[in-house]
Amino acid sequence: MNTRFAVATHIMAYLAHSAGQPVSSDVLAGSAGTHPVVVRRLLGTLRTAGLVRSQRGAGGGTLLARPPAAISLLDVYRAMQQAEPDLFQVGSTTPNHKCDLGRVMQLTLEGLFGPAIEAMCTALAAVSVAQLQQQLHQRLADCCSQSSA
Amino acid sequence: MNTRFAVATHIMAYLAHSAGQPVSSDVLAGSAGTHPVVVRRLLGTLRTAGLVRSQRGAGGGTLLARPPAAISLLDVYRAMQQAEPDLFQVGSTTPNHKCDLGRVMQLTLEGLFGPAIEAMCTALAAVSVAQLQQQLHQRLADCCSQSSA
DNA sequence: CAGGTAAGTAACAGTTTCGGTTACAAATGT
DNA sequence: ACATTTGTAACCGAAACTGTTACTTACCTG
Repeated sequence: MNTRFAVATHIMAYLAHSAGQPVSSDVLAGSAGTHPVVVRRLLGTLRTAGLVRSQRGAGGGTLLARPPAAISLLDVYRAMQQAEPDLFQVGSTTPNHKCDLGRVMQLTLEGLFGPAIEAMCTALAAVSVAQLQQQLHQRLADCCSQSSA
Repeated sequence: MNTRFAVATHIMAYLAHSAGQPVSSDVLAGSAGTHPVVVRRLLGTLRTAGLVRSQRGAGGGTLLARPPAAISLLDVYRAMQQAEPDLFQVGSTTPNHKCDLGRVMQLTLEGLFGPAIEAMCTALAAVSVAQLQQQLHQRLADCCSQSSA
């Protein structure tokens, strides 16, 4: 879940920016600095999650399936996760004891991380794609004056 | 940071359990279900962080450098991290634009994750190795009656 | 002093994961 | 038809991690 979430968020912000206009994977890849196929892979995941819609053929591309204010970063995060259920694996140690430390360790650590993960999810749920796009726009205006995206 | 933190925590709990008695890497590896050298690697990291002390030679082994109540899981977590500063990398996208979305995206995402990460650290800091060991002991008693560790 | 024990560490193999790339089929507008 | 763009499979190379072997160093004991 390292770069995928970042790139997916990048894509979502871009789609929110060009509201209604379908964007090609080439353009998105150019903006995110990766390969179009990688973008299409991520778009496939986002599409499965119901966050975007795509149109094939000439003049096609991808656009948001819902208004950006109705999509939270948690939605994006979850979409990226469900493709590969890493969430926040504490790590399986596979200890060989029948009932020794190891078996219980897993449960205990999960119990420990649970609240922390929930806090993170809450923070992500509080931000919509629209808000993110607005934040980015504002930061862009701050940092340099000639903006293009 | 997948299995290392789990195994390191396992080790710390074991060391807390056998208070004062040095434990060999063979025993620790047997309990954690891994190879002694792996354990020694982790112990090296923990030792660098000042959490454990080791004694070479016959009758040697490793023991906690501080009372288990004075070691938090955050200490362990940090020790494992500093060996490889992953903490919670949001992912570097390396977008090729001079001042486009990408540059600002990094900062914005970090700003978003910051509070969530802090919440996680707070949760980890609130639990000491002594508490963990006690929790494990209790769970062991619950789950099965014949305990050995 | 000799020998055994155990840590410290380097080096290497096997696996897995991930990102990038190529290639090709399917769909869609002009 | 034809160009464009998605959808998807397949493969490569790099990176990371775990496990393992091997060897050196240190320390205790008889």
